[in-house]
Amino acid sequence: MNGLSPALVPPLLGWYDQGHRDLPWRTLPTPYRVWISEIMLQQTRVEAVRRYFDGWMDALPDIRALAEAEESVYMKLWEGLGYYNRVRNLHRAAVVLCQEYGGQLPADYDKLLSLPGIGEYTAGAIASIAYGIPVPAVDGNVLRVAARLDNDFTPITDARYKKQTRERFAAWMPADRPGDLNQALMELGATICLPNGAPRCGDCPLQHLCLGYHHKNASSLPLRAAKKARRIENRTVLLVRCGTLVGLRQRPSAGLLAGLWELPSLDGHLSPEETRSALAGLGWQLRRMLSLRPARHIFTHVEWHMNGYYIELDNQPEPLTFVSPPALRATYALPSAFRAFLNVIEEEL
DNA sequence: AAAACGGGGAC
DNA sequence: GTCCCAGTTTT
Repeated sequence: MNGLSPALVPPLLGWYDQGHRDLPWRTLPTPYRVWISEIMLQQTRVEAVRRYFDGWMDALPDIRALAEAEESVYMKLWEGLGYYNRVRNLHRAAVVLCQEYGGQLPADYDKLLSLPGIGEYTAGAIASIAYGIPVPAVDGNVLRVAARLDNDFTPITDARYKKQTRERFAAWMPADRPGDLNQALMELGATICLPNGAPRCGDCPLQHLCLGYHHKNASSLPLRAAKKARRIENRTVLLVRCGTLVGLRQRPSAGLLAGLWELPSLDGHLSPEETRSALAGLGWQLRRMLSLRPARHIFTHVEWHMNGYYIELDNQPEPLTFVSPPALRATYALPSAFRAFLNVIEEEL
Protein backbone atom coordinates (compact mmCIF):
# COMPACT_ATOMS: atom_id res chain seq x y z
CA MET A 1 0.00 0.00 0.00
CA ASN A 2 2.50 2.57 -1.19
CA GLY A 3 0.41 5.07 -3.08
CA LEU A 4 2.38 6.82 -5.80
CA SER A 5 5.71 4.99 -5.76
CA PRO A 6 8.12 3.07 -7.99
CA ALA A 7 6.28 -0.10 -6.95
CA LEU A 8 3.62 0.74 -9.54
CA VAL A 9 6.00 0.37 -12.48
CA PRO A 10 6.01 -3.42 -12.95
CA PRO A 11 2.26 -4.00 -12.57
CA LEU A 12 1.42 -0.93 -14.66
CA LEU A 13 3.74 -1.85 -17.54
CA GLY A 14 2.57 -5.45 -17.31
CA TRP A 15 -1.03 -4.33 -17.62
CA TYR A 16 -0.15 -1.97 -20.48
CA ASP A 17 1.62 -4.74 -22.36
CA GLN A 18 -1.41 -6.99 -22.15
CA GLY A 19 -3.30 -4.63 -24.42
CA HIS A 20 -3.96 -0.96 -24.98
CA ARG A 21 -5.79 1.23 -27.43
CA ASP A 22 -4.40 1.19 -30.94
CA LEU A 23 -3.73 4.87 -31.68
CA PRO A 24 -2.55 6.00 -35.13
CA TRP A 25 0.23 8.21 -33.78
CA ARG A 26 1.66 5.35 -31.72
CA THR A 27 2.18 2.90 -34.56
CA LEU A 28 5.01 5.04 -35.94
CA PRO A 29 6.13 7.30 -33.08
CA THR A 30 8.47 9.62 -34.95
CA PRO A 31 9.22 12.86 -33.09
CA TYR A 32 7.10 14.86 -35.57
CA ARG A 33 4.10 12.53 -35.26
CA VAL A 34 4.38 12.47 -31.47
CA TRP A 35 4.58 16.27 -31.38
CA ILE A 36 1.56 16.81 -33.62
CA SER A 37 -0.50 14.22 -31.75
CA GLU A 38 0.37 15.69 -28.35
CA ILE A 39 -0.60 19.20 -29.39
CA MET A 40 -3.86 17.93 -30.88
CA LEU A 41 -4.55 15.98 -27.69
CA GLN A 42 -4.21 18.98 -25.36
CA GLN A 43 -7.59 19.32 -23.62
CA THR A 44 -9.02 17.14 -26.38
CA ARG A 45 -10.25 13.56 -26.32
CA VAL A 46 -8.50 10.81 -28.21
CA GLU A 47 -11.61 10.07 -30.28
CA ALA A 48 -11.77 13.67 -31.52
CA VAL A 49 -8.10 13.65 -32.53
CA ARG A 50 -8.48 10.42 -34.51
CA ARG A 51 -10.51 12.31 -37.13
CA TYR A 52 -7.78 14.90 -37.67
CA PHE A 53 -4.43 13.20 -37.30
CA ASP A 54 -4.12 11.27 -40.56
CA GLY A 55 -5.48 14.17 -42.61
CA TRP A 56 -2.86 16.44 -41.11
CA MET A 57 -0.07 13.97 -41.80
CA ASP A 58 -1.15 13.52 -45.41
CA ALA A 59 -1.16 17.28 -46.01
CA LEU A 60 1.89 18.23 -43.91
CA PRO A 61 4.09 15.13 -43.60
CA ASP A 62 7.10 16.74 -41.96
CA ILE A 63 8.35 19.78 -40.07
CA ARG A 64 9.55 21.59 -43.16
CA ALA A 65 6.21 21.19 -44.90
CA LEU A 66 4.52 22.72 -41.85
CA ALA A 67 7.01 25.57 -41.67
CA GLU A 68 6.40 26.43 -45.32
CA ALA A 69 2.61 25.99 -45.27
CA GLU A 70 0.19 28.87 -45.78
CA GLU A 71 -1.83 29.94 -42.77
CA SER A 72 -5.10 29.07 -44.51
CA VAL A 73 -3.86 25.51 -45.04
CA TYR A 74 -3.01 24.68 -41.45
CA MET A 75 -6.01 26.58 -40.11
CA LYS A 76 -8.32 24.58 -42.36
CA LEU A 77 -6.71 21.32 -41.24
CA TRP A 78 -7.42 22.36 -37.65
CA GLU A 79 -10.99 23.54 -38.33
CA GLY A 80 -13.33 22.31 -35.59
CA LEU A 81 -10.58 21.06 -33.27
CA GLY A 82 -10.65 24.20 -31.11
CA TYR A 83 -8.02 26.13 -29.15
CA TYR A 84 -6.69 27.54 -32.40
CA ASN A 85 -3.59 29.10 -30.85
CA ARG A 86 -2.32 25.54 -30.75
CA VAL A 87 -2.03 25.35 -34.53
CA ARG A 88 -0.55 28.84 -34.82
CA ASN A 89 2.07 27.84 -32.26
CA LEU A 90 2.75 24.62 -34.19
CA HIS A 91 3.58 26.69 -37.24
CA ARG A 92 5.69 29.15 -35.27
CA ALA A 93 7.60 26.30 -33.67
CA ALA A 94 8.17 24.63 -37.05
CA VAL A 95 9.78 27.81 -38.33
CA VAL A 96 12.04 27.94 -35.27
CA LEU A 97 12.93 24.27 -35.72
CA CYS A 98 13.94 24.86 -39.34
CA GLN A 99 15.95 27.96 -38.50
CA GLU A 100 17.68 26.80 -35.32
CA TYR A 101 17.48 23.03 -35.06
CA GLY A 102 18.06 21.81 -38.61
CA GLY A 103 14.40 20.98 -39.07
CA GLN A 104 14.39 18.43 -36.23
CA LEU A 105 12.77 18.37 -32.81
CA PRO A 106 15.53 18.53 -30.20
CA ALA A 107 16.01 15.47 -27.98
CA ASP A 108 16.17 17.71 -24.93
CA TYR A 109 13.44 18.47 -22.42
CA ASP A 110 14.38 22.12 -21.81
CA LYS A 111 14.82 22.91 -25.51
CA LEU A 112 11.43 21.34 -26.23
CA LEU A 113 9.92 23.34 -23.37
CA SER A 114 11.18 26.58 -24.93
CA LEU A 115 9.18 26.03 -28.14
CA PRO A 116 5.82 27.78 -28.66
CA GLY A 117 2.89 25.65 -27.51
CA ILE A 118 5.04 23.13 -25.64
CA GLY A 119 4.61 23.23 -21.88
CA GLU A 120 5.68 20.92 -19.06
CA TYR A 121 3.36 18.09 -20.05
CA THR A 122 4.05 18.13 -23.79
CA ALA A 123 7.82 18.49 -23.37
CA GLY A 124 7.74 15.43 -21.12
CA ALA A 125 5.55 13.48 -23.52
CA ILE A 126 7.73 14.16 -26.55
CA ALA A 127 11.00 13.62 -24.68
CA SER A 128 9.89 10.32 -23.16
CA ILE A 129 7.81 8.84 -26.00
CA ALA A 130 9.86 9.94 -29.00
CA TYR A 131 13.33 9.93 -27.45
CA GLY A 132 13.20 7.62 -24.42
CA ILE A 133 14.29 10.36 -22.04
CA PRO A 134 13.23 9.52 -18.44
CA VAL A 135 11.04 12.52 -17.65
CA PRO A 136 7.40 12.55 -16.45
CA ALA A 137 4.39 13.71 -18.49
CA VAL A 138 1.73 14.77 -16.00
CA ASP A 139 -1.65 15.45 -17.57
CA GLY A 140 -5.17 15.40 -16.16
CA ASN A 141 -5.27 11.61 -16.20
CA VAL A 142 -2.05 11.30 -14.23
CA LEU A 143 -3.18 13.88 -11.66
CA ARG A 144 -6.38 11.93 -11.08
CA VAL A 145 -4.50 8.62 -10.77
CA ALA A 146 -2.00 10.22 -8.38
CA ALA A 147 -4.68 11.77 -6.17
CA ARG A 148 -6.42 8.41 -5.83
CA LEU A 149 -3.24 6.41 -5.29
CA ASP A 150 -2.30 8.76 -2.45
CA ASN A 151 -5.82 9.33 -1.08
CA ASP A 152 -4.94 13.00 -1.44
CA PHE A 153 -7.75 15.59 -1.21
CA THR A 154 -5.66 18.50 -2.44
CA PRO A 155 -7.50 20.01 -5.42
CA ILE A 156 -5.71 18.80 -8.52
CA THR A 157 -6.46 22.17 -10.09
CA ASP A 158 -3.89 23.64 -7.69
CA ALA A 159 -0.72 24.42 -9.67
CA ARG A 160 1.40 23.37 -6.72
CA TYR A 161 -0.15 19.92 -6.77
CA LYS A 162 0.77 19.49 -10.42
CA LYS A 163 4.33 20.63 -9.81
CA GLN A 164 4.69 18.38 -6.79
CA THR A 165 3.33 15.38 -8.69
CA ARG A 166 5.72 16.02 -11.57
CA GLU A 167 8.67 16.24 -9.19
CA ARG A 168 7.72 13.04 -7.39
CA PHE A 169 7.62 11.11 -10.66
CA ALA A 170 10.83 12.75 -11.83
CA ALA A 171 12.63 11.48 -8.74
CA TRP A 172 12.31 7.86 -9.84
CA MET A 173 11.41 7.76 -13.52
CA PRO A 174 12.94 4.51 -14.80
CA ALA A 175 15.51 4.79 -17.58
CA ASP A 176 13.82 1.79 -19.16
CA ARG A 177 10.60 2.54 -21.11
CA PRO A 178 9.77 6.01 -19.70
CA GLY A 179 7.51 6.71 -22.68
CA ASP A 180 5.52 3.54 -22.14
CA LEU A 181 5.24 4.30 -18.44
CA ASN A 182 3.82 7.75 -19.14
CA GLN A 183 1.44 6.37 -21.74
CA ALA A 184 0.40 3.55 -19.41
CA LEU A 185 -0.49 6.06 -16.69
CA MET A 186 -2.63 8.01 -19.13
CA GLU A 187 -4.15 4.84 -20.55
CA LEU A 188 -5.07 3.79 -17.01
CA GLY A 189 -6.70 7.15 -16.39
CA ALA A 190 -8.61 7.01 -19.67
CA THR A 191 -9.88 3.43 -19.41
CA ILE A 192 -9.83 2.30 -15.74
CA CYS A 193 -9.27 5.17 -13.32
CA LEU A 194 -12.18 7.09 -14.85
CA PRO A 195 -13.32 10.56 -13.71
CA ASN A 196 -16.68 11.63 -12.32
CA GLY A 197 -16.80 9.09 -9.54
CA ALA A 198 -16.71 6.12 -11.87
CA PRO A 199 -13.37 4.34 -11.36
CA ARG A 200 -13.30 0.66 -12.32
CA CYS A 201 -11.22 -0.39 -9.34
CA GLY A 202 -12.09 -4.05 -9.85
CA ASP A 203 -10.10 -4.03 -13.09
CA CYS A 204 -7.20 -1.89 -11.86
CA PRO A 205 -3.69 -3.34 -11.84
CA LEU A 206 -2.70 -0.87 -9.10
CA GLN A 207 -5.54 -1.62 -6.70
CA HIS A 208 -3.16 -3.23 -4.18
CA LEU A 209 -1.13 0.01 -4.08
CA CYS A 210 -4.02 2.45 -4.00
CA LEU A 211 -4.65 4.32 -0.76
CA GLY A 212 -7.76 5.90 -2.20
CA TYR A 213 -9.23 2.47 -2.90
CA HIS A 214 -8.18 1.23 0.55
CA HIS A 215 -9.98 4.13 2.23
CA LYS A 216 -12.99 3.77 -0.10
CA ASN A 217 -12.41 7.26 -1.44
CA ALA A 218 -11.54 6.42 -5.05
CA SER A 219 -14.92 7.51 -6.38
CA SER A 220 -14.78 10.75 -4.34
CA LEU A 221 -11.37 11.73 -5.66
CA PRO A 222 -9.96 13.90 -7.03
CA LEU A 223 -11.14 17.29 -5.79
CA ARG A 224 -11.19 20.18 -8.24
CA ALA A 225 -11.70 23.90 -7.78
CA ALA A 226 -15.19 25.11 -8.61
CA LYS A 227 -15.73 26.40 -12.12
CA LYS A 228 -16.66 29.96 -12.89
CA ALA A 229 -20.02 30.75 -14.43
CA ARG A 230 -20.07 31.61 -18.12
CA ARG A 231 -21.21 34.99 -19.37
CA ILE A 232 -23.84 35.08 -22.07
CA GLU A 233 -23.50 37.04 -25.30
CA ASN A 234 -26.53 37.62 -27.50
CA ARG A 235 -25.75 37.77 -31.23
CA THR A 236 -27.73 38.17 -34.43
CA VAL A 237 -26.05 35.98 -37.03
CA LEU A 238 -26.49 36.62 -40.74
CA LEU A 239 -26.32 33.93 -43.40
CA VAL A 240 -25.69 36.23 -46.34
CA ARG A 241 -26.03 35.29 -50.00
CA CYS A 242 -25.30 37.28 -53.13
CA GLY A 243 -26.25 35.07 -56.02
CA THR A 244 -24.64 31.70 -55.25
CA LEU A 245 -21.92 33.23 -53.08
CA VAL A 246 -21.81 33.30 -49.26
CA GLY A 247 -20.69 36.38 -47.31
CA LEU A 248 -17.95 35.72 -44.75
CA ARG A 249 -16.00 37.93 -42.40
CA GLN A 250 -12.58 37.33 -40.85
CA ARG A 251 -12.37 37.60 -37.09
CA PRO A 252 -9.76 39.79 -35.37
CA SER A 253 -6.27 38.34 -35.02
CA ALA A 254 -6.54 38.15 -31.22
CA GLY A 255 -9.12 36.82 -28.79
CA LEU A 256 -11.80 34.18 -29.21
CA LEU A 257 -11.56 32.24 -32.50
CA ALA A 258 -8.76 34.57 -33.55
CA GLY A 259 -8.27 34.88 -37.28
CA LEU A 260 -10.96 32.39 -38.22
CA TRP A 261 -13.69 33.12 -40.73
CA GLU A 262 -17.24 33.55 -39.53
CA LEU A 263 -20.74 34.38 -40.54
CA PRO A 264 -21.19 38.12 -39.99
CA SER A 265 -23.21 39.07 -36.94
CA LEU A 266 -24.57 42.00 -34.97
CA ASP A 267 -24.53 42.60 -31.22
CA GLY A 268 -27.69 41.65 -29.35
CA HIS A 269 -30.90 39.98 -30.46
CA LEU A 270 -32.30 42.22 -33.19
CA SER A 271 -35.82 42.05 -34.62
CA PRO A 272 -36.20 41.86 -38.41
CA GLU A 273 -36.98 45.58 -38.46
CA GLU A 274 -33.97 46.46 -36.33
CA THR A 275 -31.78 44.25 -38.51
CA ARG A 276 -33.03 45.82 -41.75
CA SER A 277 -32.39 49.23 -40.32
CA ALA A 278 -28.90 48.40 -39.10
CA LEU A 279 -27.91 46.84 -42.44
CA ALA A 280 -29.39 49.65 -44.52
CA GLY A 281 -27.17 51.99 -42.52
CA LEU A 282 -24.17 49.90 -43.60
CA GLY A 283 -25.15 50.15 -47.26
CA TRP A 284 -26.44 46.60 -47.60
CA GLN A 285 -29.11 46.29 -50.32
CA LEU A 286 -31.52 43.63 -49.09
CA ARG A 287 -33.48 41.65 -51.62
CA ARG A 288 -34.93 39.08 -49.22
CA MET A 289 -34.78 38.20 -45.54
CA LEU A 290 -35.98 35.13 -43.61
CA SER A 291 -35.74 34.24 -39.93
CA LEU A 292 -33.68 31.17 -39.02
CA ARG A 293 -34.06 28.88 -36.05
CA PRO A 294 -32.13 30.30 -33.06
CA ALA A 295 -29.03 28.41 -31.94
CA ARG A 296 -26.62 28.34 -29.04
CA HIS A 297 -22.98 27.58 -28.78
CA ILE A 298 -21.16 26.97 -25.51
CA PHE A 299 -17.50 27.86 -25.12
CA THR A 300 -15.45 27.36 -21.97
CA HIS A 301 -16.07 30.83 -20.58
CA VAL A 302 -18.86 32.30 -22.70
CA GLU A 303 -22.14 31.24 -24.33
CA TRP A 304 -23.38 32.61 -27.60
CA HIS A 305 -27.15 32.83 -27.81
CA MET A 306 -27.73 33.43 -31.49
CA ASN A 307 -30.72 34.58 -33.50
CA GLY A 308 -30.27 34.20 -37.23
CA TYR A 309 -31.48 35.63 -40.52
CA TYR A 310 -31.01 34.37 -44.03
CA ILE A 311 -30.39 37.40 -46.21
CA GLU A 312 -30.10 37.80 -49.99
CA LEU A 313 -28.24 40.88 -51.14
CA ASP A 314 -28.00 42.75 -54.43
CA ASN A 315 -24.55 44.05 -53.59
CA GLN A 316 -21.36 42.76 -51.93
CA PRO A 317 -20.59 45.30 -49.19
CA GLU A 318 -17.36 45.61 -47.26
CA PRO A 319 -16.02 44.17 -45.12
CA LEU A 320 -17.53 40.89 -46.29
CA THR A 321 -15.70 38.41 -48.48
CA PHE A 322 -18.02 36.54 -50.86
CA VAL A 323 -17.01 32.98 -51.62
CA SER A 324 -18.56 30.02 -53.40
CA PRO A 325 -19.71 27.08 -51.29
CA PRO A 326 -16.97 24.82 -52.71
CA ALA A 327 -14.33 27.43 -51.88
CA LEU A 328 -15.79 27.74 -48.39
CA ARG A 329 -15.61 24.01 -47.92
CA ALA A 330 -12.07 23.74 -49.24
CA THR A 331 -10.29 26.81 -47.98
CA TYR A 332 -12.04 28.90 -45.33
CA ALA A 333 -11.73 27.72 -41.71
CA LEU A 334 -15.03 28.28 -39.90
CA PRO A 335 -15.54 27.44 -36.23
CA SER A 336 -18.25 25.00 -35.19
CA ALA A 337 -20.29 27.73 -33.54
CA PHE A 338 -21.97 28.53 -36.86
CA ARG A 339 -22.80 24.98 -37.86
CA ALA A 340 -26.52 25.28 -37.11
CA PHE A 341 -26.85 28.18 -39.54
CA LEU A 342 -24.64 26.69 -42.23
CA ASN A 343 -26.93 23.67 -42.26
CA VAL A 344 -29.43 25.87 -44.08
CA ILE A 345 -27.23 25.63 -47.18
CA GLU A 346 -25.90 22.21 -46.29
CA GLU A 347 -26.76 20.63 -49.62
CA GLU A 348 -24.52 23.16 -51.35
CA LEU A 349 -21.64 22.57 -48.99
C1' DA B 1 -3.22 32.89 -8.99
C1' DA B 2 -6.73 33.56 -12.30
C1' DA B 3 -8.53 34.06 -16.81
C1' DA B 4 -8.60 33.15 -21.71
C1' DC B 5 -8.87 29.82 -24.94
C1' DG B 6 -13.10 25.26 -28.42
C1' DG B 7 -15.52 21.57 -28.96
C1' DG B 8 -17.78 17.47 -28.03
C1' DG B 9 -18.99 13.02 -25.75
C1' DA B 10 -20.84 10.79 -21.65
C1' DC B 11 -24.13 11.00 -18.08
C1' DG C 1 -27.90 20.73 -17.56
C1' DT C 2 -22.55 19.14 -15.63
C1' DC C 3 -18.10 17.22 -16.17
C1' DC C 4 -13.76 17.19 -18.26
C1' DC C 5 -10.69 15.89 -21.63
C1' DA C 6 -2.90 13.17 -23.34
C1' DG C 7 -2.70 22.01 -21.34
C1' DT C 8 -0.46 26.50 -22.59
C1' DT C 9 -0.21 31.27 -22.56
C1' DT C 10 -1.33 35.68 -20.98
C1' DT C 11 -2.64 38.85 -17.54
